[in-house]
Amino acid sequence: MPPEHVIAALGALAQEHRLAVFRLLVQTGPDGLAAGALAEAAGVSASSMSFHLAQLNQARLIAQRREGRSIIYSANYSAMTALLEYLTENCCAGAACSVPAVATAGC
Amino acid sequence: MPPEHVIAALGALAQEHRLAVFRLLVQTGPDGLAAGALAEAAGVSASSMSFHLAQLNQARLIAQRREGRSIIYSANYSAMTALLEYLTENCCAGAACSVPAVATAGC
DNA sequence: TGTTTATTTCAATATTCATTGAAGTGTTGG
DNA sequence: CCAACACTTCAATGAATATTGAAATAAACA
Repeated sequence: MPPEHVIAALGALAQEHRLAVFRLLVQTGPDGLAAGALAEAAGVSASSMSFHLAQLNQARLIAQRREGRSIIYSANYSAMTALLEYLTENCCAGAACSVPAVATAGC
Repeated sequence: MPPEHVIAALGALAQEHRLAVFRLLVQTGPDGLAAGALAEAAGVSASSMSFHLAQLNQARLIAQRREGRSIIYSANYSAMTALLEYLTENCCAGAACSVPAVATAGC
């Protein structure tokens, strides 16, 4: 994962509503949730949520698909895994952090 | 680690120069590096680096100490560990990610 | 076909972020 | 004490972010 992708992903997650939405999508699984449901869950307007989903999508942290008149968003697990790998390998080489155990665990 | 701390840490790392500086501090170890050395390494002005170091410091990702007329910055490994723990536990619960292995590894 | 529903896009606005250069705060050595 | 050195703080500026409400798309249903 090149640094500019890492920065985009970190920036996408560094916002209250986007972090909440991403967490929700991760625990929801591959089925995902519609934009409207996410807006309601986060307590923001549809328009505002659309902006945040576009940010997450641009960072490749989520995927979207149309289903009827809804647009369903789901977490991109491999992007998150790649992000965590980068952080453990490049930003966590200290004594307090056992990098190999994490790197080999696949996350 | 409460969500607002997570957001602060993610935001602090979501910038080219700050990510580079943090990586450098992590691989440098507890001895740390002076603000001037970091500014030169990143290729930014002292003033600009001071701003970025303040951001990282506010997010508790780095610590500072005065040594003579220099101010030495070093990585805060436990904060980074806590951040990675939060992300693996809350944002990486998918099939592609073996959370328990990571969580128990201490990172 | 026309209307409702779901969502995005757009324009305007306010806020936050990053950089620059100048001025200020400590610290050391002459 | 005073000059230099290492940094930070401040003010000004431009760029990126976030929110709002209105208008545009797109699909479904009567």
